[in-house]
Amino acid sequence: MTDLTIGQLAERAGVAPSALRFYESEGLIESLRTAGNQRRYPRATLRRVAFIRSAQRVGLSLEEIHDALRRLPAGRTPSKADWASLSRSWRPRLDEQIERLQRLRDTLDSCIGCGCLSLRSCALHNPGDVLAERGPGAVNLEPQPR
Amino acid sequence: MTDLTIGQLAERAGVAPSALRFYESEGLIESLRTAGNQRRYPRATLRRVAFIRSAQRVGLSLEEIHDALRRLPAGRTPSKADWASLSRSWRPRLDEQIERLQRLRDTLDSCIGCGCLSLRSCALHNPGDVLAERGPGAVNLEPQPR
DNA sequence: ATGCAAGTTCAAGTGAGGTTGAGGTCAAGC
DNA sequence: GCTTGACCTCAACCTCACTTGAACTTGCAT
Repeated sequence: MTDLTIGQLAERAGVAPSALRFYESEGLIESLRTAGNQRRYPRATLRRVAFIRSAQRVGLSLEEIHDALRRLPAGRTPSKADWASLSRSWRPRLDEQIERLQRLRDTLDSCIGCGCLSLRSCALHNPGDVLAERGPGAVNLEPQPR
Repeated sequence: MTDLTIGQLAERAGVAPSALRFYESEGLIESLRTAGNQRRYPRATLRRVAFIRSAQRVGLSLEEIHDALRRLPAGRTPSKADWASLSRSWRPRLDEQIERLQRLRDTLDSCIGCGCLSLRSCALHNPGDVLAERGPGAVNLEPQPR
């Protein structure tokens, strides 16, 4: 009775029940079953789902999230060591994403002063004049690994 | 001759030509046409596309990006004032996204010490014990406006 | 014991963000 | 002037992340 039904988990996690079934089908979460085949979730799943949603909303794919979550134990409640492992492995990825955002914000900010996003060169944005707009070569704010 | 063909823009921006056509169909970018109906892009478009890609990769939708870009002039090269306007209007959104990421990262970090993502309460994560896991109420890291 | 909201599976549908292919045109080099 | 690669449109298709609907079952409340 400490366990949650799919409806309860859905409401408290702020996602639709169908999404939870989908996450389960994708191996992101697991459920216990009652005698009558209904899903029951230990409370730890609430954290897990919150984690999934947070990660999603900052641009990480379910696949990436799935890979990270594989570091948490399937059956038992995660231990300190489990979370430490997850945190360690994700830190660079999260830092990278934060840096991208800051770069985007700061580029925008610094360009207010010089209009460099529309001009040919900008000392702030393009210190070495390597990407002068007339020459060949890239103007990417960053490489595009898509 | 200062203008780029779709292939050139695609290469320098690191996106497929089909993506550029798609962006145009969605009103994110514009093109001039040659007598023979081929697209030609002023250099400023390179910046615009770089901007679109950067924003996308940190979890912003094309619709959000589209709304932001409406602040930039369609025809002429954006002025300082144009970028300032865009930057001003986007700053809160970008800051919000940065904060989400930091919250995710820091939650992970701080939970290494106490295992709070699996335990019943955690002073760091849940200062007021408002969301004690047994009670009713949400455990969301943040509200879910999806 | 019965009603009914909440649960089940499985297949199909949706919307975002593109890619692919067919069938045809354009333009730069030989 | 002809070839060849880059370009055009349009329709169909694709992946990701779900949602919806049909047909059926569970389980709490009276």
